[in-house]
Amino acid sequence: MPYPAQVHRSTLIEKARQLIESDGIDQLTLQSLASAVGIAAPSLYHHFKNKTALLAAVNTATAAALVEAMTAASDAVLTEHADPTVALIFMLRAYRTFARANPATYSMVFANTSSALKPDPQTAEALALPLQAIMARVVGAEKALPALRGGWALAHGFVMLELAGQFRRGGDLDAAFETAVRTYIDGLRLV
Amino acid sequence: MPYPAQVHRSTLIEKARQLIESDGIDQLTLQSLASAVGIAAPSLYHHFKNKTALLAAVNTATAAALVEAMTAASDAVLTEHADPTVALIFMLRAYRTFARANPATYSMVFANTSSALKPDPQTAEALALPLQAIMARVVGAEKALPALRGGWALAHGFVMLELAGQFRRGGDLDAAFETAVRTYIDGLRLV
DNA sequence: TCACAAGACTAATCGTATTAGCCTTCGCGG
DNA sequence: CCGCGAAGGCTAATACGATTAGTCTTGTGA
Repeated sequence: MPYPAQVHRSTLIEKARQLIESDGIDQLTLQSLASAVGIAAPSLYHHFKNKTALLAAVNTATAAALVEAMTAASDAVLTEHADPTVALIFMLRAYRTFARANPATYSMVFANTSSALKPDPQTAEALALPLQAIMARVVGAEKALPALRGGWALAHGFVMLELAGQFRRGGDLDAAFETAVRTYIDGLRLV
Repeated sequence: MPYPAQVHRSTLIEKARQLIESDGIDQLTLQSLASAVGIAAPSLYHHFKNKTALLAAVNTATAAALVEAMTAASDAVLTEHADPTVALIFMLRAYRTFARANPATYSMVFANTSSALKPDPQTAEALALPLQAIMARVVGAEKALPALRGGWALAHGFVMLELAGQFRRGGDLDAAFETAVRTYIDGLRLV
């Protein structure tokens, strides 16, 4: 059976993603991944240099999917005449929705352990672009960079704290997110 | 020599913290920690149930130190008549300073892998209190909870993205942080 | 047709967490 | 003053997961 590969790199990445989300990163062993796709663990080394490279590839895929989700949300709303702040809000909602749908892999992308796990630079770079494009429309190109950083920080921080269970005081987190985002946007408009 | 323990739990936690910051969490093995304090690896099981419990204890210590840093910053500024937004800004600066000084352990506290690694609930709870107290002064007790969440999210998100190297477009990150914080506070005042 | 690269397998190695079992010290009740 | 028992060390052994070595099979392209 060999030559026409039994599994492809993309299959492995996707299966790894699923296993991480369903069982947690600790449970993802090369053994468990390999048997999930019907091959032996050492065969994985034909597809990835090592486990770290596999995880980095998962992170790259996650980052790409996040960019995709944000872009789709914005495209669905943004037209020439639409208020760009509306598109910004939709994009940030999509961001949070993505993170909540993929908590384990989303968290991994921004985890700070070993640079070898980071998504490839180009994809990491692309993460900022959709948000920056909208920000440029909201506050103008000159102020877009700091505005982007604050907005991204707000969204990322909110979902990370939410996923980490740090918002234990209850209350409506959807509403809290909306409020936080609107508060920041209101602040942006003041200047 | 035994009975008067050669090492104490707090010594182990502190040494683990140092090793994590200096060499990275991947390099922290029970072996490396044990030999750093001059005992054998299995002896660590007299102090912690397992490695996970050790890391949870490190996270608890980190969280406590962060609370301490925030409280100190606020106390240094806050007097009856001082503008509470000034204290808020000082507190958030202290937050970021702490995270930058302890990047690896700070990141671990909020990492989302396995609930067994979380700091003990009481300490985790205490993380929010200093910020909430200030927020109550800034926006009133009723609105303090959502305001807190947004402000915390902003600070946490900013430092995580910064530590993860996601702000690769250069620029003055100190200034960007100040701007983001002020933008959010300005937004809070609008309501 | 046939050499060879890709991709799979099994067997073996190595590092790390964890367990088992043993030993020493010293605070305390008699 | 004696001796027990818990605390805290140690060494040896186990288990599991990553990784490497070496072998085998099969399409594909010359």
